[in-house]
Amino acid sequence: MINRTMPRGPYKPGKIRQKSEQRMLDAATQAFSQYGYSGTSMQSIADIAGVPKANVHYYFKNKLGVYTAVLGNILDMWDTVLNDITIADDPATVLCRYIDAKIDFSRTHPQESRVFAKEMLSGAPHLQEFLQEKYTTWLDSRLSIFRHWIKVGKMGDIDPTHLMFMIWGSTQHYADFAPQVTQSLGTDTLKQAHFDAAAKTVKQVILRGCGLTPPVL
Amino acid sequence: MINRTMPRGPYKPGKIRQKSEQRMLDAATQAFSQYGYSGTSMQSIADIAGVPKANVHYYFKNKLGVYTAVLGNILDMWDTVLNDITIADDPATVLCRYIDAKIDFSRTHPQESRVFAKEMLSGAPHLQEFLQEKYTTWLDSRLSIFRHWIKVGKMGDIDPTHLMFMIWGSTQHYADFAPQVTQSLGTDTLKQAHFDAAAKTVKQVILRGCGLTPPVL
DNA sequence: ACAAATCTTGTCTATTTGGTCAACTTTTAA
DNA sequence: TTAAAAGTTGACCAAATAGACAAGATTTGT
Repeated sequence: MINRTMPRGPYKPGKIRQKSEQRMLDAATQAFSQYGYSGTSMQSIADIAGVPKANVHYYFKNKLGVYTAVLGNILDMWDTVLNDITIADDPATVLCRYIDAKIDFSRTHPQESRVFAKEMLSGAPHLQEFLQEKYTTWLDSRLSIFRHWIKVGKMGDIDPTHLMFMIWGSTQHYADFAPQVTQSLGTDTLKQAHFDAAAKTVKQVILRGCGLTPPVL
Repeated sequence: MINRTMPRGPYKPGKIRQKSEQRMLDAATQAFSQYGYSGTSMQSIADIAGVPKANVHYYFKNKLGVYTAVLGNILDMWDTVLNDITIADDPATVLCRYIDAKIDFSRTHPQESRVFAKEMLSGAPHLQEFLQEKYTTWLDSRLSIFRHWIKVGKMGDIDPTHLMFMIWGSTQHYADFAPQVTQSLGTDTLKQAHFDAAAKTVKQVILRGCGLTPPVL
C-alpha cells in the first residue's frame, strides 16, 4: 500500500504516512461509493479528508492510484469475509454462516459494497484479476463441496452456482439498494433489527429451498 | 418526452424528432449504463448516436435532461414489467411470473437495469418520487396479498418484504453483476440457456423456501 | 414555389479538474 | 543541535467538457 516514495535514508516509515493514507483512503471510499469514479474529484477527496488537494497527490500517484488502493482494500475485505467462514460438514451450517457473513458485511461496510458494485456495473475493468484468481478458486472449491452434498443426498438438487448468486444478490441488496430497502421498510436508516430480519428470512428461504433444516447450535 | 421546443406553426411533430430523440436516448442509455452520469460526456453520447454534439443539445435541455429522460424511460419499463403480471389467486403462480418477468428484464434490458442500479447506489436522488409513489403502491398491494396467503396457510410464514428483496436481488444480479456471473459460468456472454437455468433455480429455491409447490400449467 | 418552422452543425467560451512544482514546515536519526 | 528526509501547502497549467450561438440546410403546409 506504500506509494510513490519509499523511505531510503535514516528515517523510518513512521505512523504519519500510515495515518494520513488511511484518512484519505476513508475519504476516497466515501466519495467513490456515492459519486463513482468520474463523479469524484481529487478536491472532494481532499475536502472530506480535511487536507489540501496537493497532499492527496503526495500520497497517491494519481486519481486512479487512489481508486486502485480503495478497491484493493475492498478485495482484501472480501478475502477475509470469504475465508473466515470455517468449512463445516453440514450444508445448513455453511449456508447460514455465509449468509450471516454477507449480511453483516452489507451492514458494517455499505460503502465498500457500493464501490464494489459500481465497479461491477461498469464491467469490472479493475476486477479481472480478482475474478479470475481468488474468486474463481474460492467458488470452485465451494461448488465441488455442494455438488458432493447433492450427490450424497445431503441437500436438494439445486444448481450450486445459481444458488451462490441468489445468496450474493439477496445479501448485497441491503447495501446496494438501500434507498429501496429503507423506503420499503418505512425507516430512515437500517438498524440492526432490520438486518437480523433480513438474515432470518434469507436463511429461512434458502435453507428450506435447498431441502435443509436450520442447524442445531 | 418532448423537450425544448414544441412545434407550433404549420409543421407536424414529424418522425424526425421522435426518431432522433430515440436514437440519442439509446446512445445515452448505453453510455450511462457503463460510465455513469459523470463519466459520460455529451460528446460521447453524440458519438455513439452518430451526430454532432450540438445536436444533442438541440433535443435536450442539458445533460441532466438527457439523464432524466433515460431514467424516465426506465421507470416506464418498470411500470410495465410490474403491471403486466396479472394477479392470480395462487402464490406459486404469482411468484413464478414475477421471477420470470424479472429475469427476463435482466436479459433483455441489462443496460437499463444497470442505469437504475447505479442511480440506487448513488442514493437514488432522482428516484424519490418513483419510490414513494408507484413503487410503494405496488409493493403494498402485493405485501397485503402475501400476508393474507400466509394467514390462511397458503404459504409459509415468510416476511413478504424481505422475500421481495430476495427476488429483486437475485434476479437483478444477472444484469448488474454480469462480469461475476459470466466468469462463474465460464462463458463470454450470457445466453438464453443461462437465464433459463437462473430462473429455474430461483423459482425452485423461492417456491420451496416458501413451502410452495410449482404451479400446474 | 415559397415562407415559416424545424433541424443540423462548426465554432467559441467559461468552468471544472487532474496533475505539477517549488517554497516552506515538521519529523527523525545521529 | 543539525542536516537530511518526509510531509504540507498555495499557486499554477493544460486538457476536458457542458453549454451557447449563429449560420446554413432541410422539411413542411400552403
